[in-house]
Amino acid sequence: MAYNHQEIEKKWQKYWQEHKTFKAENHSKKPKYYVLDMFPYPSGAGLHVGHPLGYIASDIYARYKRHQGFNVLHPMGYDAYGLPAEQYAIQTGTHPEVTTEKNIKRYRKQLDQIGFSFDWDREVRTSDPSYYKWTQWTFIQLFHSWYNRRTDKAEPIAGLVKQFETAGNSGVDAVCDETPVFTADEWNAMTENQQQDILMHYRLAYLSETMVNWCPALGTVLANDEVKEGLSERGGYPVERKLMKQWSLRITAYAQRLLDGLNTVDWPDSLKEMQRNWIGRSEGALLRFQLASPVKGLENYKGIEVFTTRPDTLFGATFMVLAPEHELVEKITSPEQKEQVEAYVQWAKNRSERERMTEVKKVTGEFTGAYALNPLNGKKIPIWIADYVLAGYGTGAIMAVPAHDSRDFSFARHFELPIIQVVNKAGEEPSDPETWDESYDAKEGVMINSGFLNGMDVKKAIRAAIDKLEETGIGTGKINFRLRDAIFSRQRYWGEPFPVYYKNGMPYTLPEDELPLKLPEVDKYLPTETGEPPLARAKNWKTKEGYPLETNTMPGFAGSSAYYLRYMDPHNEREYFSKEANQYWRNVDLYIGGDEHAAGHLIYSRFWNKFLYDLGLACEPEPFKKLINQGKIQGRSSFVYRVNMEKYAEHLLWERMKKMGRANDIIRGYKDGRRKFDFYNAERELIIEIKSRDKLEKLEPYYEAYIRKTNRRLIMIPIADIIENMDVTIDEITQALESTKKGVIFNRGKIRELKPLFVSKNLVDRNLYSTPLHVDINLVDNDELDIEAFKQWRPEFADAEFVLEDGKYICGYEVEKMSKSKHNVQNPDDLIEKYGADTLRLYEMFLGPIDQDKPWDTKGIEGVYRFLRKLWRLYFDEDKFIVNDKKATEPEFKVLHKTIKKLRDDIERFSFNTGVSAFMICVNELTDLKCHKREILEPLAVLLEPYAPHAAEEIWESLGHKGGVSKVDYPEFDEKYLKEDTFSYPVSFNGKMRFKIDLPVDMPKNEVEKTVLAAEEAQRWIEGKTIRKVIVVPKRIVNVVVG
RNA sequence: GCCCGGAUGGUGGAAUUGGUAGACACGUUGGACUUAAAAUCCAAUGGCCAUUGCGGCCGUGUGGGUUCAAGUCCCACUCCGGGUACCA
Repeated sequence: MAYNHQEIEKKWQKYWQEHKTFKAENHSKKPKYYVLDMFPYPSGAGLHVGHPLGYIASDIYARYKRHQGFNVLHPMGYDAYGLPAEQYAIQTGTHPEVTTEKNIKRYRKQLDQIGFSFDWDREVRTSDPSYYKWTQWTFIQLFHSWYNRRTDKAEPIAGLVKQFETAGNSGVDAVCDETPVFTADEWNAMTENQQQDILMHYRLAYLSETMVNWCPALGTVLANDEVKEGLSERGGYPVERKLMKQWSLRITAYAQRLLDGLNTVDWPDSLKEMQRNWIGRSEGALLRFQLASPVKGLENYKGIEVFTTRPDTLFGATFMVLAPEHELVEKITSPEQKEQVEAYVQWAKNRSERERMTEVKKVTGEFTGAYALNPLNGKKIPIWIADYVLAGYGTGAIMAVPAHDSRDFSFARHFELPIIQVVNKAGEEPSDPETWDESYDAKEGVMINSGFLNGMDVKKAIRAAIDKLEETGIGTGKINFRLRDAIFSRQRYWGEPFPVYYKNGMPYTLPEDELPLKLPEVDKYLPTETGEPPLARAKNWKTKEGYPLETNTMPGFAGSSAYYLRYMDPHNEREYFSKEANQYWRNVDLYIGGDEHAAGHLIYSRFWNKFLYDLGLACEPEPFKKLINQGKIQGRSSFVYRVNMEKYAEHLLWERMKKMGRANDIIRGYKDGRRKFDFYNAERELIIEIKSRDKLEKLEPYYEAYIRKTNRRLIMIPIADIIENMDVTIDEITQALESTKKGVIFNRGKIRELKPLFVSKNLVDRNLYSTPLHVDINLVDNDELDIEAFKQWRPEFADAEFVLEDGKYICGYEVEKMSKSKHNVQNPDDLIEKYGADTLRLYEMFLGPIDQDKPWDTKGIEGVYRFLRKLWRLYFDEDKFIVNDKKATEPEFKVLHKTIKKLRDDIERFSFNTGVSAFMICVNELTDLKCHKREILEPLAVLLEPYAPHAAEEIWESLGHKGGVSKVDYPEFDEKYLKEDTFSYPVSFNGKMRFKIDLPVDMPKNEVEKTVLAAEEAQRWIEGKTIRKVIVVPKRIVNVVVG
């Protein structure tokens, strides 16, 4: 029986589906294990070989865990909302749901073909109303919650209202927007709208006027993580800052817990580091600078608030800088400076984010004419505005310490502001900052010029400065975060509608029993004429009572933030998920996905989970215990080299002339003023010009004129003549050189049209006259081009010609991103048909470590396919099953148990590539031993199942078992089969391995030393030298030091 | 600029705790089988030198160091990839 992968794989995929083999039970005495993949956005292009890489790894692990007796939850679903389907809807009018459904079908088919052990009964789709009901539900909970700093968790807003009613807000310590203090009486006297307005400052989901990333091309706002280098992540369109009323989530309330939680999870360090940077915690002080002279309208102003991480350098603060958007700018600007300041503010406002980013080095700013007082020494310092100070970070104002901050330094230099050194590098003399090339930013040194701080080191001085600030009431110690609240509105159609309506302009949430609020039909997927989001087009988009519903929709991360929880209990209609299900499954044990989600999905879902944790719904504070980033599979592009005919003709002619020995009297690339000619012979004053015939005919009159003027001679040669009739051309040129005929020589011979010409990669000087062109990788095998297929690929290449090397056309290659336009996309369907899913699974794992990026190269897949067939031949010959019940020998047991140990260790450390190698070694060795024994081959089938489940099932059935192999116990490793009596010691001299010697494993060190030194092979290394030292590491190595 | 990761044959990679560098594959070359092809099998395959045999020297991005012993540890640097970008 030959290995027929197509038949086998179909058979077992059907079996698994019919028997619901991989269904996970919510009630089980077995321990649980939750293996999750980041669910995909089903794009129209379908899967390419890069997508399943992580799925295969997680599937192997899930299957392995089942063999270990775990109840494994391994679900799959779809992140179904997304821009591509909506952009397609805008272009074609097709409802995004239709497109999405179609794409999901395709994905499902492709996924099924690979033989994943997903429990498809638990599939979720973010765009399914029964799913997004709970996304909306969570939003309602966020809306009705606030963050209590005292208890350090989210609490119901109703409790807050009660406090306001009885005691006002002075005793409340919340993460909230700036809110004036009010008493209970004042609260109770407020109108409902006023109260709602106040509450909005506290809600975890809140509506506010904020600076947002507005992307005009997409017609929507974007969250910070959706903007990369000033462009939208999807599509790469420009993004600008804009003040808009938007929903936000108060994720900043969780900043510290998000940071702390990172220490409790087993994630790649780089990913944790990325999140730490994104959260951006900095410790410092918040302090106030008083204005030097009173300003009208600011009589009660408490002073300009500033955040600094270096309160120790306060004595070195020689000026202040406000962000152009700072509210104070308008008020403090002196009449003399008004014009310049207003102009600067206007200029800064109109600058795009991108301009701002690319012009980082440019120093700009303007003096306001106002002064502040240094709170420690009372010195008067000028207040400037500049856009290097960001309105969105800290307080939007800084104290500038030019001596110790590089940005302040360059600003001070540019505007000639004073620089005072206050930190001195230990062991160095203080120097005049005027002589400095750069600031001294280091966080170490001794304080100078700093009053009471003098002599302290930086660390101590920071503490002392904060203490002083707190003592005098000037400021307080403060921790600041870079993390911003997440903007949660999108002006798009294809997303979850907000369960929100407006009464008197104030937002209220729908009652929970009216969920889900379904996405309405619209006539077009575009904004309205007045610029409102697409949902404003929906008819009757209002509540039963007639209140208008919110027209924004939620962003992509809304639906993906807690899908792992819904998988635990996906069909629950009464609640998000049952307490029992959550108590059992708890959180994800292994999560596999790409690291592009570091600052987006993986932060949002941690936040979302923590909120549900505060609510008492989720029982674990972190959603993903262990996380692995699978590397990207890059494309391997193939290139053909298309000849540039003119360059090629020049090249050919020149080569020929060199051969004829004319390289000395003919100049190539001759220049006469601004004119350029291909070749020139000075002695005979002959110019040689090569061009296409068309061009030559057009240029003829100009050349005539030029020749007449300069009294030179010129021969014009059509490209085709050179390429197709070199000898004749050479004769012509020779004649022309010898003759004295004046004027232009142009022989209008019979000329064929030139066909596209391609040169093979390794031909000499190829790069001088050809340009690389991406060619479809399916037309290339082992870098050799299938010329006939290539001719049919594109009509314009139908009669192309080729310059070969060794009778072949060899293509070049390069590793780059897999994309349609580069013709390097490898789709798994073709490979599965040819080699089977088991081969694909093995090969993807065999490529290299799971977490590394690696190029896709189909070449190696043959080797893995060969391995599977070789394995098959241990069980079957041409026509029958050949496994026998003979007793296995010791060497056979040794092979098996070595493999069990290796595979188990490799799988535990997620080293799947070496696992595949272990199988190959095992099969090679068993083949050499001609082993067809059940005692060996039965356990081997179980070992194989996680990697190549179809083949394993078929083998298992042939071995006479019923009911499938997927839950059979993993083979036990037994040390006794690996015991060796002797060890083959590598013996090195001065660290270089010279020979090996077999010695008993239990031989004592001194015996080993004696035996080795006495060995025959040792003599030539010892001879004439002194033995200085002998190192014996039992069962490892012997090293003899001679000299 | 700052932070993180990486660099090993022609290619993908292995070497898990400092202990035989190049496992396992691909590719290449030669051979067997075959009318032929496919499939399969065998042999060689880091570089250089010597090949009559033994063999020898060099070699994990570069330069230095620690050690009996370094791909692995330390210092300095080069190049490549990713993140971030005036975050006070």
